[in-house]
Amino acid sequence: MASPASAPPAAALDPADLSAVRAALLAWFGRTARTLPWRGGQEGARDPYRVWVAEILLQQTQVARGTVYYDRFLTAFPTVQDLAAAPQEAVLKAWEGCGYYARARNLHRAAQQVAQDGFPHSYDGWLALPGVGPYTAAAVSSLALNEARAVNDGNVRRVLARLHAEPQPTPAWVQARADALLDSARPGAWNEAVMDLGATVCTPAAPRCGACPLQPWCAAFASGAPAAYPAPKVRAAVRDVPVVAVLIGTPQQAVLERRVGALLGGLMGLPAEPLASGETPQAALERLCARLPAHPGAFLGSLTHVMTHRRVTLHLYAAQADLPRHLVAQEALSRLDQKALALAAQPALL
DNA sequence: AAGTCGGGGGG
DNA sequence: CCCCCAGACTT
Repeated sequence: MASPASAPPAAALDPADLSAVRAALLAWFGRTARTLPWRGGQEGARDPYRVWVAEILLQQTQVARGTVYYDRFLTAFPTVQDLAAAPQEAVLKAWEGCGYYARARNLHRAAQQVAQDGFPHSYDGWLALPGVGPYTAAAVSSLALNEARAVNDGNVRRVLARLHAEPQPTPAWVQARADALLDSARPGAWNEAVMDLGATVCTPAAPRCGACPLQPWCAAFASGAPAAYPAPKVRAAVRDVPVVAVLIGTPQQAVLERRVGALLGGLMGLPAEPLASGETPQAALERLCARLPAHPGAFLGSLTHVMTHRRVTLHLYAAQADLPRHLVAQEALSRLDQKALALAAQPALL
């Protein structure tokens, strides 16, 4: 007798399985594909600018949040020429609040390159642009150029780790499996299908295996504990970082400094200094005011802000100085500085 | 290979 | 509280 309807899943995917998996996932995608603002145009021939901006914006950013910033960014810069011609402050203002601001700085630089030389016409050409890595180059070249490149992102990693019940999928392992499974006739649709599956069905916690088109081939489902794959990553501990900052002026019109370096680089913010080891906030305030220079004033309040790898405790003071003020609403600020300004704007209860 | 870089969603 | 998210770059 042939295998029963509830046939046990194969331990590994043979060529026949690969073909069946492709057909099952693409059929599912044909029924359930999400409607997203960068998914206009013909399959495999999408607008490269719109796809590119979306892929940068969606790096380490969930789609539901990314769409908000996407609409704002595309309204500000409808074409790559508009983006290339803009000053960096305008680009960061359009990116304000979205995080990982190096993405915006690199996208801006790359746009100036593309405005000169035209859009790349291959995976390798895209990969050469600042801010474009293997994932983004594969996504844009498959979606806009119909090039057979398999994306490797968090969704793909999780879907493939479960399909093969691999608890420790290395990047190379994931890429090899993704390359083997890619439907090279429809690379754009295939890549979007895997990512849609990972985002809506094969979710990190509580996957909806009952709705999954790949369930018959999924070794993690067969194991009875699909959410155990892949094993959680070890993460760096969160450090506590105490900081003092000063408000000179008003929350609407204040002295601001441009941040330099990797952390919030290019954004504006209240003048601030980290506390040295064992230093009191008052001592750090004196150092900060000596640097500006300014006269220290009253304590306004404290707040905390978490940034993945650090937990910032900011102590805010008033200060007085004859220094140029900025219209705060016109500048690009981090969430941390927005919180500090909101604290200063509150009446002095609490 | 390991660190660093924001901010928010969802269990 | 925890983990994760349409990753890329630096060291």
